[in-house]
Amino acid sequence: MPTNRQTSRNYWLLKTEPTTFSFDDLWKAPRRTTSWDGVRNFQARNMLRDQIKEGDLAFIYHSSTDPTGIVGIAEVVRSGYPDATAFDPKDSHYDPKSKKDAPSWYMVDVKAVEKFPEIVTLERLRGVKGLEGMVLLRKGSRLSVQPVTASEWDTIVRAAKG
DNA sequence: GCCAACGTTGGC
DNA sequence: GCCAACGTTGGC
Repeated sequence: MPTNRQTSRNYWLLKTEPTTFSFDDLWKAPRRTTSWDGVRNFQARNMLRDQIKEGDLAFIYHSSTDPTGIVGIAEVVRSGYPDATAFDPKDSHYDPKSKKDAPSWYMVDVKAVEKFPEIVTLERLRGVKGLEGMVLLRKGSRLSVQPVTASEWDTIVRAAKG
């Protein structure tokens, strides 16, 4: 019997540059879990703060590497809360405008769930039927946090395993 | 509120 | 390293 959380589960795509933080880094982290911090884009912030919930699943996408693509799946294990790196003057993501009583930026916690047998490259995704409307594939798409539809999710998981 | 200038992202 | 596309900033 599905719980409410399962029936309302949403899907996302989280971008990262593997030279900064890779899926393998996440896999090796304590409890395979880390905070997904440092996002400094308002649209992405709104999703982290308001929409991404514990129990949701996310593709982890490697950008600025060769090849680029989706490398695995993570589960959201904590919904949005203030991004601590914004408060730390020594952090590269420090933002003096973000106050603890009125945070500008948010993060979630994610846990590695599954690494794909091989990367599902951007080039390959462009050729998969059913993904024509995917945010990632739109021209000029730069969002580091993106919604993924249930249909897109299933299609990509099938492609990854097929 | 417009929009030019600037900085960043990210595929290639 | 190039550069198109996009987001943000700030002068007016």
